[in-house]
Amino acid sequence: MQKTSIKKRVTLKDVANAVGVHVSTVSRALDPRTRHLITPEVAEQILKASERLDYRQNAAAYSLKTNRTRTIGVVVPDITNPVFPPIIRGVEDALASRGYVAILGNTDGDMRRETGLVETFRSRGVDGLILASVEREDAAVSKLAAEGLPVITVNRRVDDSTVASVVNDEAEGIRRVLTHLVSLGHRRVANIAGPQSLSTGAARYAGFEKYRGPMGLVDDRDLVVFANAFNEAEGERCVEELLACGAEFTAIVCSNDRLAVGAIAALSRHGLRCPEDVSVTGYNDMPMVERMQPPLTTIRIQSNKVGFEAGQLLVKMIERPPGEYEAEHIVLPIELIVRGSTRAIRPPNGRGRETG
Amino acid sequence: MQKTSIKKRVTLKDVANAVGVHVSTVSRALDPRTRHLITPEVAEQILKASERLDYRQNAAAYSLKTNRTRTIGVVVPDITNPVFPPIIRGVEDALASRGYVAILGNTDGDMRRETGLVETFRSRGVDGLILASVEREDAAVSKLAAEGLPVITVNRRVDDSTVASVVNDEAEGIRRVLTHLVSLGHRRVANIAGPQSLSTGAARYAGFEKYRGPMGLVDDRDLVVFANAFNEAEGERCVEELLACGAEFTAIVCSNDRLAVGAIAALSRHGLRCPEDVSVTGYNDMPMVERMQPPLTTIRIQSNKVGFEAGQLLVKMIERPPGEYEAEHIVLPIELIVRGSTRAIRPPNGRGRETG
DNA sequence: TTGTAAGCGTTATCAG
DNA sequence: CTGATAACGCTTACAA
Repeated sequence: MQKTSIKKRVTLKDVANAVGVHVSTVSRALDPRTRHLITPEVAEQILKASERLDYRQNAAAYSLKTNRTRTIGVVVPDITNPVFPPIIRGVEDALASRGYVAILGNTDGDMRRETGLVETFRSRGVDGLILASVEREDAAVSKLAAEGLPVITVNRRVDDSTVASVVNDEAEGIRRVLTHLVSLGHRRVANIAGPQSLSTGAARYAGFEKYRGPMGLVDDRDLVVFANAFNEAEGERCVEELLACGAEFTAIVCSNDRLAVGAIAALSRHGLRCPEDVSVTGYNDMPMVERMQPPLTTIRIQSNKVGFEAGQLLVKMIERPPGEYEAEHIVLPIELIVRGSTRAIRPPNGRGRETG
Repeated sequence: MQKTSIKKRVTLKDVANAVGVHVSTVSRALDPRTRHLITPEVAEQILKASERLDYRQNAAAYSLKTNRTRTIGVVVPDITNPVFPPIIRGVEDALASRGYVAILGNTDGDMRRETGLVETFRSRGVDGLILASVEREDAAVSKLAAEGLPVITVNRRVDDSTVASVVNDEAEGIRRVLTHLVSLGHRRVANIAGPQSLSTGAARYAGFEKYRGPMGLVDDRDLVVFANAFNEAEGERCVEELLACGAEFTAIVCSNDRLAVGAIAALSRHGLRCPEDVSVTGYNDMPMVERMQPPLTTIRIQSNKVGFEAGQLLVKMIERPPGEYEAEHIVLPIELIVRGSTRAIRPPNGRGRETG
């Protein structure tokens, strides 16, 4: 004859009453770290009773008392951008096994919204923060870290190296792309660089500048153009700009896949086929780019792992005795994925090969 | 000379001391719903002080006292599946403006993990739940709803109509697809149906069965094959099966885009081109399918709106005085997007046109 | 080994 | 209109 309709939640007190001990005993028995303080048989009984009564700790009370929420805030520009879900998934997988959960927020690239979200999350007492939305200059974030709140940036980093990060090996990615293109005979390689306010855009562009000389690529100002955002529309615009300058190139290295998608579309509008007339490369290997026409040659990043490592590291930071530790910076290896959007340049039609 | 390093959080008491009133007065002044109880000037002072001291409510204390967390749990099969991010985004947009946040969990289609997540979320005292992971038979979910916890299923629904839902007009989607195909002259139309344990798979299949007769399509058993999951691999397997039976068809209606992607790949392996030899349609219009070769004809669902409506409705349910209300069921309209994967059947090579 | 009691920051009830 | 006070459920010295 028990009421099943409006069930009040079972508390420690209920369990204590059921067993005939004090709440504090129950509390100790239920926490693995303090269980040893209790007589094994009593502990056993308590465990059983709490199971039977379906006791679940009240997270609010726990938080109020301990000042810990086992919740972390995750801020991304836009969860709808295919780059982020795998990262978020990785974070959640790492957190779940440790009893943490993530609350999520989108900034749409607006730094004011980032600030607002961080506020909201702090008000909710998150134990730490994972930020995929940071720009290179981000005083607010440095301050958070300085205040002792565990913070990690993923995919991107801030210039200030006091805030921990998990990122991809951007320079190596660009080096691989260039090596590949060079091996196909390309010498006039253009670059659609990403926003320089983001570490990804800056690092990839830096890689391009660093390697193109040594690899024997033509070093022409006109071959580089900067996108204002990592999206298809900017990819298109940049190709227009490249073409408008009259720059000559046989390949375009794009700072990410979405720019590449836009670039290919724009080329095609101008009657330039990919890869017959110009090879194009992307970066990230986001879902579906292998099904595009042509399938995109790109750099595969370990998105899931980026998130997972960040989640793990963050928990480590949270549970480490407070105080001084060096901010860790994890750099994950990448992989070159060769597909149909790159191919050897057409057989030299008379001008012969380069010097040397 | 203020310490900026280890700042303790400012509480109601701090504000009260600063202004020289009691905490309860501050509490009242800060809550818009009770602000009218206190003298305007005092309220003014309190607002100012709380601003100046950067007071933020302690969410844990609020929750402990009120039994409300302003947090809702969102459960999806896999955030990495492109169908879900827009829905989640919609949910978050609806919640954010109302001061709620979402915590997220992935089940990978495993019902036991769904149960586990719901447990975790309840333990954290979520005010409500949005589930994108439900199967048609889901006793656990019905029970939640019966216990009075606000629950909404999105994209899918459970058979038990006591749990609220926001879904797409599946039958209409299939009807549009079939109308389109018929207008192109197709009569032998196959169907790769989705899992029948999911409302989406079942409703789309039901639509196919309902309309194919009236529309004059050939009504052949062999033209229907069931996928065990909504993914590319199953799409491929189903085409193999279709081909193995020797079924003849000029078009395939797939229960979602991923099945269609797999189907096109498998057809191509058998030397059948899409759309020249067989037209293929998808469902969902997920990102990038317009860039595929061929671009996919599909049904566009209002993913973002599905999430937004669900978020809104859930908050309404949460804030409604507890008790009896009918579970709402919202059905959103869809849109047919015609692209390159469908075309008119080849000019009749002798057999002439159908009767009539 | 277990019980006692204080207190985390709020809101709500009840006086004044 | 405002203040005092209790209570939400839990953890943790401290006492026994």
